[in-house]
Amino acid sequence: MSAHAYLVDDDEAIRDSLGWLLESRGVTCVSYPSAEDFLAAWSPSLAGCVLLDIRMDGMSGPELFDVLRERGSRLPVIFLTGHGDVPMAVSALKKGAFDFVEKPCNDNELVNRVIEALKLDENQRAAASGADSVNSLVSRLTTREQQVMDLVLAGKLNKVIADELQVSMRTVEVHRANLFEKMGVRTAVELAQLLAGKR
Amino acid sequence: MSAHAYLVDDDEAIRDSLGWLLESRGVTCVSYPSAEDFLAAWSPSLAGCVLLDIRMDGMSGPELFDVLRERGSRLPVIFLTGHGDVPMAVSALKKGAFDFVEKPCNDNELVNRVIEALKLDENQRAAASGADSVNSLVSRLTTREQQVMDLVLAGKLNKVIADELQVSMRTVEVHRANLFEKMGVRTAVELAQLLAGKR
DNA sequence: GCGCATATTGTGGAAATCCGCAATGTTGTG
DNA sequence: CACAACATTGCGGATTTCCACAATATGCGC
Repeated sequence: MSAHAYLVDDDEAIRDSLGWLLESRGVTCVSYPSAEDFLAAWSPSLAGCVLLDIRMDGMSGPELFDVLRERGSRLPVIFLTGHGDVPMAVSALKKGAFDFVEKPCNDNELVNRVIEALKLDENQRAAASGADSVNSLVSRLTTREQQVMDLVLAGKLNKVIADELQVSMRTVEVHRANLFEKMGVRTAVELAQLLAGKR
Repeated sequence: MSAHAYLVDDDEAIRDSLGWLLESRGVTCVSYPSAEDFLAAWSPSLAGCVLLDIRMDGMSGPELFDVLRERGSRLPVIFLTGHGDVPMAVSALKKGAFDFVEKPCNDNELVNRVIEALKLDENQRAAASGADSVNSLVSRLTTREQQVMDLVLAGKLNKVIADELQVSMRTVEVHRANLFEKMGVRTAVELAQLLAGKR
């Protein structure tokens, strides 16, 4: 399951030439003749980047892009167009497209963009896996443990937490110890560091 | 020192009409006939956003934009152009321009963009001032206190910190209490929260 | 030298946390 | 119903933190 460049274009000649270009530079490619075909093959775990033609039969490039974003994909998308107009480029980039290039374009430039996009995706996935692992840890906590954790993270003493939750201090201590164990930390500070930014 | 929209365009007619449009919607404006004039008036504390013409005598819009970014400004910039081309728009947006619109354009749209840009700038400044205030707090700590703080944030016990710094536990306790005082927190967790993200 | 900030250490007690051992009640599933 | 998971509480002791009171030493500016 390595990263590939996904070519989505209804023009077979372009798919072939772009595919050959990228492959020759060491970028593995998978081609799709339509947005629908790519969408059918897509899954959240697909890694890499997308080279997406603007105008296609059926679903257009921008439409596919919107669908991918709606489905939570952060796959870098490079739009390709032979008849670009400024508002479309602006719209695409403001929505988070990685790049927007006009055909024909400089081969070297394009390959460089693709490589940058692949690198971005890799970094994003690394960051996301960090957040995910934290979330999965948190999700393994019981309701009570999460409540206690929130109060611990608010810097409150066990005594105060016990009072707010209307339980004994001992109970809080137990939950606290259990959640520390589950979160794999030894102190409240480590917990705060672990959750810094996420959640 | 409130936020304004700064109009930079060498066409007086456009400065006037845009200025009137924005003022009529409650956005105060200041106009400059050239990039050089704006740059002369610019300071890091200037708040608001910039409406910047692409093609001007002397320094061009993109050139001014680059200079501002080099000087550390994060002022949102909306590019205005009567003869836009796609690569220029792509380049501007990828460099961090807020928007790129072609003249003539829909008045409502433009005003909305300006208002969004002003809001973005305000948010950015609020976030930055937060980071600054934290940094200024940290800078008031003595060397030793910062060392202790680092180790505290690493979740280490006073005993361990004392060992690593080759001093007595009591000394660590003193530094710890002093730095908590200076940072305005009561617990290590609050300290971690305060510094989450920054530094 | 004097004053001030900083760094250092000690004593001792109050407060809080950490933890093993033990037990009870509730809830949901097979 | 038996079993497992969760929530709850108490006891007692070890460890740690918090803090007031007190003292010594170093370096820097006036």
